[in-house]
Parts: sequence; C-alpha cells; structure tokens
Amino acid sequence: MLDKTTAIPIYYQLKEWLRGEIASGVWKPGDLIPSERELSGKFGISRMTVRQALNELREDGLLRREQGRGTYVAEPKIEQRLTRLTGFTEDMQRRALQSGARVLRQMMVAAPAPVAHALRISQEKPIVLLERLRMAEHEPMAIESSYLHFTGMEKLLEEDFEDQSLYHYLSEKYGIIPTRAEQQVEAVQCHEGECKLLHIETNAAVLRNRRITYDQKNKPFEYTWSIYRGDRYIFYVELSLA
Amino acid sequence: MLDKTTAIPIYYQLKEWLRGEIASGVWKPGDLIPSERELSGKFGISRMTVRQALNELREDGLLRREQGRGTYVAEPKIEQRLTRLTGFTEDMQRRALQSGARVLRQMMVAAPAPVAHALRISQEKPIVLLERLRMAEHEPMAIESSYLHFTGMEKLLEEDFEDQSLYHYLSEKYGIIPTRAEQQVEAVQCHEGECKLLHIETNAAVLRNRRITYDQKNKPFEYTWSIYRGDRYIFYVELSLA
DNA sequence: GTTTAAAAGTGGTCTAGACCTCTAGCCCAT
DNA sequence: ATGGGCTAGAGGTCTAGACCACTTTTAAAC
Repeated sequence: MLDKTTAIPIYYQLKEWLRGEIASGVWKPGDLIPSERELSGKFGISRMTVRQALNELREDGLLRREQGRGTYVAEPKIEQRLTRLTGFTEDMQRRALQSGARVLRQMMVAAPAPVAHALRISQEKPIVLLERLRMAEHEPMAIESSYLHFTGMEKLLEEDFEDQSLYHYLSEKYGIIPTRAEQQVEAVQCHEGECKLLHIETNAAVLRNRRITYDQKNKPFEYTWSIYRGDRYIFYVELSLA
Repeated sequence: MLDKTTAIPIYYQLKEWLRGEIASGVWKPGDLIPSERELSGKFGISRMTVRQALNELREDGLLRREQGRGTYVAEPKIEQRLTRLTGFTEDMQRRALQSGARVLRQMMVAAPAPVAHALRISQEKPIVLLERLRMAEHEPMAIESSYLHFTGMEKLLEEDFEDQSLYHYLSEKYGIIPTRAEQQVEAVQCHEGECKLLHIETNAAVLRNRRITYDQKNKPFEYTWSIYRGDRYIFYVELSLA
C-alpha cells in the first residue's frame, strides 16, 4: 500500500491511506484505530514515521489521541454551512454583475517555493501561470494570478480565458472539481502597477488573497494570488459554532 | 537554560526559551535564528527534539522555515481563523498572547438604521453600545464597536469588560450562545481617529468587518463593526463546495 | 468474590545516527 | 563578465532503538 521507492514521503502516503480508510467508512467516528506499533509493523516503517502521520491528522481534526488508551477517529466537526467555494465568474453572477477578463500572462513558469510546497511538487518544476485582470461590468475589479499543476496542464496555454470560467473549464475538460480551498485574506496598500491596472489611486487599500484549491481527491491543483479593489468588493463569510 | 531533571519536556522548555528570545526582541521579525544543528549542540539535545520545538512554534505562527535557507522569526501577523465563530479573546489564547481591552464607550444609544434592521428592532430604540480597543501584548490591534440587544441588556453597562470576554459573559450570565454569524470583510484606509488609537499611520490599510451574530434560537443579538490593523492581521477561511 | 499488585499495551518524549533536497557562496573555465 | 559545477550548510525524512506516563487487563492474594 505504501511505496518506498517514490519521492512521496512515507508519512504522507500513510496519511492519505488513513484518510481513505476514514473517508470510506472502514473506521467510523469514535472507533479505535490500530496502535502506532501495529501500523509500524504492518507497513514495515519506523514508529516515528507513523507518529508524524498520526499527529498531522490530529492537527487536521481527523483523529483524537489519548495517552494510555489509543488513537480514535474524531467526531466530524459540525462545521458545515461553510462559505461556498466559487471562482470569480460565479461570484460575480451571484452579485448580478457581468464578469469578464483580460489575460495578462498565460505561460509556463518555474514554480516559486511557496507554490511548489503548497502543491506538493518539487521546486522549479514548470507549471502553468494564468494571470488575468478580472472585470465586473467592464470595470476592473481584481487581478488574479493562478498557478496550476495537474497532468495535461499544458493545454491550458492554448485556451482562451478571456470569457471563460477557469473552474468550469477544469471540470468540463479534465474532471477536476474544485472541492475545497484554504484562503487567507489581508488588507494591504496596492503597488503602483497594480493600481494602474485596477484604475485606483496609488496606495489605495486592497484585499489581498491567497488561495490553495483542492480537487475531489483532496489533491491541491491551484495556488492563486489575487488583489481585489477595496472600494468595490466586500468579502462575505458565514461562521458557525464548531 | 534547560533543565533535564524536571518533568517538563525538553522540547517544551526550548519552545518557551525561544518564545522568550522573540518576545524580548533578541530576534526580530525576519531574523534568521540558529540552525537545528546549532541549537542541538548548544543545549546538548537531539536534533529531533529541536525540530519538535521549532515545528510547533511554526504551527503557532511564530516561526517560518525554509528548506535550504533556515528558520526565520515570522512577521507578527496574527491569523484569525474564520472557520469557527470565535471572539478576540479566544483567538489570542490560541497564539498564547496576552489579550486585553480598553473600553472606549459603554452606553445606551439609539439604534442606527442598519443596526435596527439587522437586529430586527424598530429604529431609534435604545440599545447597548460597547466600544473597545482590543490589545495583544499591550499593543493595540483592533477597534470593536458592538451593538447589543436582548432582554436584560441594561446590566451590561455595569460590567467591566476590560479583561472579560463578551461572548463568555453572555453565555455564562444570559445563556446566550453565539451560534452563527454573517460577516463581511473589506479593505479600507483608516481614518485619522482610528489610526491614532491603533498606533498606525494615517490612511494605512485596515480590515473593516461587519458582523451580525445569532444565538442558539437564531435570534440576532449583536451587530459589530470592527477595524483590524492590516499590518498585524490576516484572516483565514476555508471554502467548500456547497 | 473482592481487592490488590503486576503485566501488557497505549501514546509521549528522546537519542544518535543516516540520507535526502534545496540554497548560497565560492571558484574555475569559458 | 558569465555560466557551471562544487561544496558547505540549511531544513526534510527516516530509522531502530530507549525510557516514561498513563490506562487497561490479568493474575495473584486475600
């Protein structure tokens, strides 16, 4: 089940295997899973390696560990009702605004370190960069820089993304369904070049986002930086007691 | 500096020592701290033990690690997780920071129109306004203006909210459990008065939030405006396919 | 049977190595 | 000057042990 010859770390392979066992219902919430020493023996790997996998899954909220007792599958967080994952196009549709785009860059580039790390690929590996100026009602709204990595990504270079939703295209042509994303949002002053593109004053306040998007198999395929005009865009989020 | 005879784990002692060095300014944000092997030698402990301390501090947001380069003190940006409904106090505790508040206003006011609408009460009706300057490690972080409406709200005026969590108080004394919230986030330039209070430059970028909070019966009881320093805060949110 | 003590099993901490990838600086050949 | 390769040093992964704190089970003593 684990492949020691690949470049994928063993602890990561074990994490994915454990995730699968939980997701497929082999182990249900509250169940006791095999002990560190059992897993260590079963897969022929060191206990410390098993611990790294188990501890990271605990951080992710999938496991609960108790000294002397064992490791249990955690109760699922009642954290549903999360904010909906949408791309720019769908986001604008929900706001009843006409969306569009001007492609600024569409090329292969070497993956910058943080991107490579997030997408779990080796650094400097060539990936697709799609940079677009996003428009709402023909007025610039945001700058989106998406780094994409998946098999067949080269074909993205030949496609026209001025009028096309990236997420829609990915699900149609590649079966890649944006399923989950982790996003950071901060307020910064925009730089000169960005301001010009967005038609706002230099140093105006903008929302800067960083998003890592995962497909239906929980594989990260997109890393996106985006800059939204502070005077035109409000980010909406719904919170609930976990 | 580390005591191997006590029951306190070595990695934990090292964490506390590193926290101290950062807090006292020996190492400043962006500084390179000693390598794992240096720390391992300096304290006469194993490298794996050092790694446990460093990795946990990275999780806490105090360090940033780069393969091949080294370990750096992270920029003092506090990541506020919008994945669960939490208040300022709880967020600070997660990062082991001392939180506090200075009450700016604590009075009855006529409900402004948007507030009255959101809380589903008639306009101009008197409600409680609690305005606080929120502090982390004695440094101003945010301005929070909460409009509160529920039966018995008048007693809030007699309470001391300099050291007390509002959400905690509401659930303890009134059985009002913040269960759900709708929040809007935008980037704006701060106004003069706000900048002074927050100790930042005029027109600096800040995160402005509007939050409507509902209790366990889905009754809106709080409408909050808040301004978070853009240089010290970043919001984290998880998105998922409905 | 009940109580108590030992044993077995769990996760938590720790060691002293090993090899890997990646970065940066240095030096040499072009 | 510029590019390329080497190398030292950084963090990342992994091993095969060890002992500890704690819980559960078992077995012995009453």
